[in-house]
Amino acid sequence: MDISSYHSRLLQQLNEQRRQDLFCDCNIIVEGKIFKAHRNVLFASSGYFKMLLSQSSREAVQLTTATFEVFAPDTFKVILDFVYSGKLSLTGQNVIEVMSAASYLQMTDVISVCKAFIKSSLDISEKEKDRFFSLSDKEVSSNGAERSCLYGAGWGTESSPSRSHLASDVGACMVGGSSWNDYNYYQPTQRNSLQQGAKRDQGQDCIKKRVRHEDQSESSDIPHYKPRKSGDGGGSARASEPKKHFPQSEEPVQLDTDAELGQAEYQHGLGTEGIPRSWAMNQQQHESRGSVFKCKSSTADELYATMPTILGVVGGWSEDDVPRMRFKCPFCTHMVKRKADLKRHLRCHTGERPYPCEACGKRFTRLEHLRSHFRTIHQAGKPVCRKCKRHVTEVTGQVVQEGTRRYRLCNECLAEAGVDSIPIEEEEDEDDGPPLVFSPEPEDEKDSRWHFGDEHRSDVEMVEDESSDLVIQQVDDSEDEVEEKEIKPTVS
DNA sequence: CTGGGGATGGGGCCC
DNA sequence: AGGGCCCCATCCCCA
Repeated sequence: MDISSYHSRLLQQLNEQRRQDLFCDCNIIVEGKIFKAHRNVLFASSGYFKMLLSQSSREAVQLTTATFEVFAPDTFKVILDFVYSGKLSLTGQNVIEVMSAASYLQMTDVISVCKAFIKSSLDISEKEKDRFFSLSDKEVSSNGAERSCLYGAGWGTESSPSRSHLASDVGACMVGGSSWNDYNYYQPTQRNSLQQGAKRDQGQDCIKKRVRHEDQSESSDIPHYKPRKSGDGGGSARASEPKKHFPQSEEPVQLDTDAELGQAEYQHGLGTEGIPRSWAMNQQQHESRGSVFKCKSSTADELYATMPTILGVVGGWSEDDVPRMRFKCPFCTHMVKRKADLKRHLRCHTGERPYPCEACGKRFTRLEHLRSHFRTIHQAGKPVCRKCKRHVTEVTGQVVQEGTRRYRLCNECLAEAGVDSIPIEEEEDEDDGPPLVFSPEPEDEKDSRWHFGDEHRSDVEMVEDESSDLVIQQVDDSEDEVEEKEIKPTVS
């Protein structure tokens, strides 16, 4: 026997319990304001809380507290009211922030409603646009259903979207949605193994960290939000995270929702939900379905350029009543204060490494890392003996070259190594040694060439050890300074 | 096996 | 907004 009003009455009861603080076992502190709720309800409503509480539930039955600084209390109140009533109080003023918060909390239902709200607000212009672009849409879309998911989701029960409605929405958007799910699903290691020709690329810390996270269950799972010394401002980003950490959203999370599509959305919802379909479709154009990590075909610049403004989320209010904007990464939970930092951060998701070291082939995400690498590896930039760690100068030590690697050894260590007997003779250096000077540029841009030192011929004296590829060089330290200048990129 | 140190990558933030 | 610096976490190699 099915009593249709049972569910709503049950929810009413729970809401009443919440209002009366009955059986509330979870405190949510939003910028100092405390909201009481039931873990069960939060768990069932939000992918975020699901992950959060999955971890804490093993620990104890005591009160759970989560703290947020990334959205305002009023915003959370709207969401919490929705959780307990199915009714979302949206206004033109709060819809953006509610949607951002919902994205953070991985609440697909709320996001869907927000999208519809925004859509309805723009309905007139949308209709105009639809009419205008109808022809090209047909050309782009593989089928009509896909197109309808972009603009055509109906909202019969706008104030109380049901799960079935959500499912239909998601289902209609399956193409775009699955694209994003795939996008986020593949483990970064996969995409990197595909992108990088190198057998083992050391430069995937971001990826390695995430893989590592899967094996870690403690609260320090998120190294990105590392503690900073007080006063440097670094703590603010950490404050934006709840005090109870949870696995990064990129990791597959076991959920038990009954709707597979809904599950997919929840699993990776944090990265997908704040993204308008149009953006998702934009990404899809770069991607083909398959086992290749989709992100690899897009650069951080492209992603950044197409990034919707919704990614700017309010992180509370400053003392001057000015909203503090933060920018949430669409692929993980990371939030940054500056868009430029987000752009930089995106590279760790795209796997893009635009700065190759042409001496050894290693690639870097940042020019500064390439420079650092070049200085330490290929320029013997550190004036310390590699063996005894003592400070060396051009007088007290020499630069030793081993393949493409250069390092310094003091005269004593050189003698110990038995290479002091090697006659040091002047050599022309046009036919030997790795390049010392280069102008690294992102690939696919204009001339990216290392200069093999015609005009920058170094006053290096090289002696090859015939027993190995060891080469001893007497390097004038001032040369490094010259190289420092040359190392400056010509990247526009 | 383990600890130390180098190399690397990522975030915050200043210029 | 980009470049660059600083700091820190992590990984890896080696003694």
